[in-house]
Amino acid sequence: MEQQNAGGETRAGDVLQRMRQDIVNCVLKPGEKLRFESLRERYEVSFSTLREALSRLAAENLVVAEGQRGFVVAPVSIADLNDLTDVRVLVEREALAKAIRKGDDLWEGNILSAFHRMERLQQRIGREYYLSDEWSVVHGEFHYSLVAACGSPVLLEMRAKLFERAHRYRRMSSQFRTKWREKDVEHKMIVDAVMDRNIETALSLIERHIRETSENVIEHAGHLFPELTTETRRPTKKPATVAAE
Amino acid sequence: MEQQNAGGETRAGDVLQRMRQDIVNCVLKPGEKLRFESLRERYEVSFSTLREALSRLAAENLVVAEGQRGFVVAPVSIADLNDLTDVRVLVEREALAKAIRKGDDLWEGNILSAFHRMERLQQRIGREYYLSDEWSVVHGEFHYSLVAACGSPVLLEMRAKLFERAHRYRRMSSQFRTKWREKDVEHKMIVDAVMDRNIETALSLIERHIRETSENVIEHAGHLFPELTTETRRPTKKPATVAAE
DNA sequence: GTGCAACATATTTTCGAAATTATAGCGTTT
DNA sequence: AAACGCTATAATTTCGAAAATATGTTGCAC
Repeated sequence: MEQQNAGGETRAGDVLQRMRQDIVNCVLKPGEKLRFESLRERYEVSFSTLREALSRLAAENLVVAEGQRGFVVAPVSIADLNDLTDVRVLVEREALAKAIRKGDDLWEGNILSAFHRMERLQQRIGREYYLSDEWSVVHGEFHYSLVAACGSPVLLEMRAKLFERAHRYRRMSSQFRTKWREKDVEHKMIVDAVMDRNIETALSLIERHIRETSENVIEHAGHLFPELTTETRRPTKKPATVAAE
Repeated sequence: MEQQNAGGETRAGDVLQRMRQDIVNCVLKPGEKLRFESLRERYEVSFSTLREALSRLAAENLVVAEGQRGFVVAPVSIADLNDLTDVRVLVEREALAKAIRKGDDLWEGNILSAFHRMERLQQRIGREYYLSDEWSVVHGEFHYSLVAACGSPVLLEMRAKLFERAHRYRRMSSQFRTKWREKDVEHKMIVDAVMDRNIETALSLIERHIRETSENVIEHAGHLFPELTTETRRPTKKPATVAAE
């Protein structure tokens, strides 16, 4: 074999990451059928390796596995976004509260560092900074830095998965949105509240931040969602007589 | 191929389920190395299929994938159990509150049905009913029925995964425990509070139920946990100089 | 024309061999 | 002895062909 994976990662893990990026960035579009032949070409791996990556993505709810009929990029819907938003509020609030209680000096420093990098990036790229991949990274790191000290690995991991799923929605709307400066001042306010260790204020701010972002997505990209479209999926053999389980 | 999977499931999905059961029931013990050759023999599938199942279990935190050194059953620890318990309280409370607000008659009926089956099973098996596999199923269905009407698929799915992880701990201690009648009256009290739509009481009861179960696990099985044992894992090449990510 | 069976094609899923990587054993040197 | 390099062995990871399944098409009866 000529080229092998660079880091200590496994090849399937590599593909997993690349595919995750492609999904949350909507290169692979919601609802799109994922045919093995084209994926094999795109990522240059074999069937089994692809299958492994797809399985893990299915466990993360970024793709759905349909019986023996292959895989599909997880569809989007307003209902799903609203649900996701509510759960995210629950989890982020809890994580942030714990972090403020337990965070130390290093935690504070990392927040300021991430915030600084976020501001610098805006200045450097200007105007449409939020369309760049670099922005996604540094913005994600900022929000992570806020809750990093919460001391709960289980909570942090759930949060990370929810954040990724929500990022896909943000990305869908980013090309249509205009009023981004507001988000910037919100970020600043959150940092201030956190530094003051003002839990009540910080939680309210982060909740509003999440909910308003979600509302913005619906406002600007809601028209892309296949909400009321008549059932497009082929009916399954058995009419889904699933009991309460 | 002679025998194929029974239902509409895929073969890898089959193995996934069987393996999940074996892990939460501690047939595959915490920390145990999962060698492909023996697994292949046990589950009668090929390497790639196994790999797919293992990958999904890794995404569920029931096994951990170690670079290119294979898979290991996720280890247990008191810290992990406590963490898990806290997050479970957060999630179950939220789900139960929503269910009580939104639940309809069918939901109430399903709760009574599940509770009834749970009681009958005790009467039928008697004494050490809680050691049977059937108990695990009906007990799980009861707790699910309480929150089934919460209306949030995202929350329900998170809850399901946390429940499974916690079940592994319960199972570890079940052989040592004695005072089970207390749990039975707790279940009854929860049902009553839920039927009265008394949110405050129901949330307090479910929280206490979860926390006390967790404490019982630590009391009776804590001695099995490799908490203070000196690092048994072989040191990785790089001394893990991971930054804040 | 509609429904339906039988065949042909396309796609997914599984398998075990082959390549890659880690681990253990052994001799040599300091 | 401990540390290092080397080889041999054992394990995992990847691959693409082959089996199983789903999908599409044609022909025939009604």
